[in-house]
Amino acid sequence: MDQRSQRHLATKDELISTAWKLTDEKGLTGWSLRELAQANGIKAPSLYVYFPSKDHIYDEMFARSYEDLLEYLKQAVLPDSPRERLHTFATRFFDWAVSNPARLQLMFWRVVPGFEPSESSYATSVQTLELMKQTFADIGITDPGALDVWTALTSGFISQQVSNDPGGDRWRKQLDQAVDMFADAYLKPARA
Amino acid sequence: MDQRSQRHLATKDELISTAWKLTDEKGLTGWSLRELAQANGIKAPSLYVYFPSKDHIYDEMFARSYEDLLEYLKQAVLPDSPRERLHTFATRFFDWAVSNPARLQLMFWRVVPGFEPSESSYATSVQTLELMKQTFADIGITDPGALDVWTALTSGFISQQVSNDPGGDRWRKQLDQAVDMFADAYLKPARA
DNA sequence: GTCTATAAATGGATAGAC
DNA sequence: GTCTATCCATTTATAGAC
Repeated sequence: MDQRSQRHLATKDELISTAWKLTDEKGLTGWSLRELAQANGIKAPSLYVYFPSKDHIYDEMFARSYEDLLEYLKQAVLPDSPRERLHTFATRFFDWAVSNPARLQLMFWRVVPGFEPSESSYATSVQTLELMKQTFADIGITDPGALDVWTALTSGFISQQVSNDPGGDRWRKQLDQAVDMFADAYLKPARA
Repeated sequence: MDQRSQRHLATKDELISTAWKLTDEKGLTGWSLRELAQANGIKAPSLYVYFPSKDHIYDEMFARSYEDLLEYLKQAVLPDSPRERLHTFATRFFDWAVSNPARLQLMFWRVVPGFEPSESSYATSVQTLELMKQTFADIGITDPGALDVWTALTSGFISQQVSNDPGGDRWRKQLDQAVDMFADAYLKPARA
């Protein structure tokens, strides 16, 4: 890759990073292209060198979020015990998620009017769910219902934490106990 | 109350009702005052006879949502058995919530940029949580942590249902089992 | 209470010079 | 790649006639 392309991608990265900063401060739909440009020291029309529309910026944020999560989950060192694996998995997902609440709105809710992820971005999101499924299969949980209970439980904890105790640990403190509750109910063979 | 005031309130009701219809179709921030007015056969400026600003419309929607939930929960016929009470409470909340997904965004998430509920609206929301607390105290659950796990669990089920299987029953089907899981863990004295 | 007209601001996006 | 200038649509909200 030549220098020009590299600089181009670097600027793109900076723009996305700035977009996240603005999103943190003012919400996912609370910033304009003018603001995004200004925060990067350029003017709004210059953005169109990097993104063909605002929705394409959202799409890039969407795709990178799932890539980031996928990478983060893959890096987890999973213990041997199924129960401990659940704890590790839950904690890791929780910590990652609450570190950027607006990201959740983009990834899991339909909060931006009119925005639909592109096909390739959607594929990335599916890949992440596949990893979760596999992780569960590895510890003997293949019932799809159990997986649904798991996603509801973990995402519920996350959304309660970010919306009712932002920056705190009120739900974080209950997480281990909740994971044990789940393990007791769905990890039938292996009671500690 | 004279006829004029009655008509005034009736129109207000219609406007709020239309606002919910538009919200269902286009999202909480996806409609404009022009559209709201047009859908009611009037012009945008006439709205200001009923609401001093758009945020006041959101505030009214917010307050009425909590009033509605409070009323709905109060009407529940609660069985004697603590475990059955949990089932009733969860099911009722779930069914109420999924019937209007956007309402959840307004009530439980901070999705509308700049909108903050007024003091009186906020008070209504607190009242609802108090009822929940009391309901739990009645069946012997006074540990605040247990209540937090409960809200995370139920709200998690709801948000998964509306965002990943809208109109379906994928999480609804798992709800009873999840409530039993919770009961097993937190209703210690009363095992069925 | 409802309207027309319009203010005042902001939005995303484009044209074309440099 | 970045700019100025601008388009064009849209927004919330107000003024003032009826």
